[in-house]
Amino acid sequence: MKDPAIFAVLNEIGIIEQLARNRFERAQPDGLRLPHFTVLNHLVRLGDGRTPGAIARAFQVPKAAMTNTLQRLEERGFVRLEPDPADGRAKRVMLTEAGRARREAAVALAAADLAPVAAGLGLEGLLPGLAALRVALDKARG
Amino acid sequence: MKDPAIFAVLNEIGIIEQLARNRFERAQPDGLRLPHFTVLNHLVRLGDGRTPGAIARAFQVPKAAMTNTLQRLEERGFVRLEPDPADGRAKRVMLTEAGRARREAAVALAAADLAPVAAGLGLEGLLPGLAALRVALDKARG
DNA sequence: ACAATATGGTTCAATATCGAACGATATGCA
DNA sequence: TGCATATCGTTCGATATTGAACCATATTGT
Repeated sequence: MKDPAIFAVLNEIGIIEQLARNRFERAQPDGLRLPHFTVLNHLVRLGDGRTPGAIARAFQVPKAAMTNTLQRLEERGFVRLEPDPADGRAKRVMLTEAGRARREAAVALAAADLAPVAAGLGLEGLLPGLAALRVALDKARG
Repeated sequence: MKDPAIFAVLNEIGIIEQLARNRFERAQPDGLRLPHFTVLNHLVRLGDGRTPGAIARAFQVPKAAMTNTLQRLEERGFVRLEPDPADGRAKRVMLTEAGRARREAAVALAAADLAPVAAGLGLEGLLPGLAALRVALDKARG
């Protein structure tokens, strides 16, 4: 009685995510956590000025968790929270120069740590399939 | 300035893991969490009678977290913790029939939920590459 | 205009997770 | 044997994460 392919794939992905998260966090000198980095990364890649709620939805994470993460990022000076001029309820998350620099540093540290491990595995070949799965899962959440 | 391939791959994997975890946990009727399931799955696939520490190391998770997870599984009657006859410090984690049944049910529920999403994506093709990455990461942890 | 409802973000209590310290038992070595 | 050290699992305090309740502001419908 064999489990379906999706199961085997997600099992591997779960293990890889766990190992990669540990490796990433250990590679950071100042206790920067993966959630913090992912938010910085998101802002760098897709642009800042987004609302906390929009970021929370993008990562499928509760609003309360994003409130916490953004407070930590603000304490560290990596983002600023400004009031939304158009909507009195909302805020806008602005990336600071320090935040952008910290994201680049994190990428460099993680890449230096992971590059030897990933060398010669032909990972580019995985990207289309992974992207297709990600899109399918993303589309399926109602 | 492009990030290396390993980065893009791990980014996709992180998103997929997040979406899949949410989907998995929402599909379970009794609040069974992914950590609980992964332990049950581990015991079913590799055999029970292991020590808590060995399981914690296998998942690269602190011992304290495993203590908690195993206590929850024991409360639910899915595992039993027996003293190790050969080592007075150690315990052995035994899978109960209810635990084995719950694992099968979880697989069935998750598969039913995920199969439509994953249909026609050719996921089998991803398995060798993912396994290679998992092995490389696993080997690289000191 | 105004009441009903929806939305954005925070606060709150409960639970999970983490690293460190701890008591108990094993092992290594003089 | 006896003492130092290592290992096993738990407990502890600090932090993260969650869903629910909450306040403030927007939007909708009449």
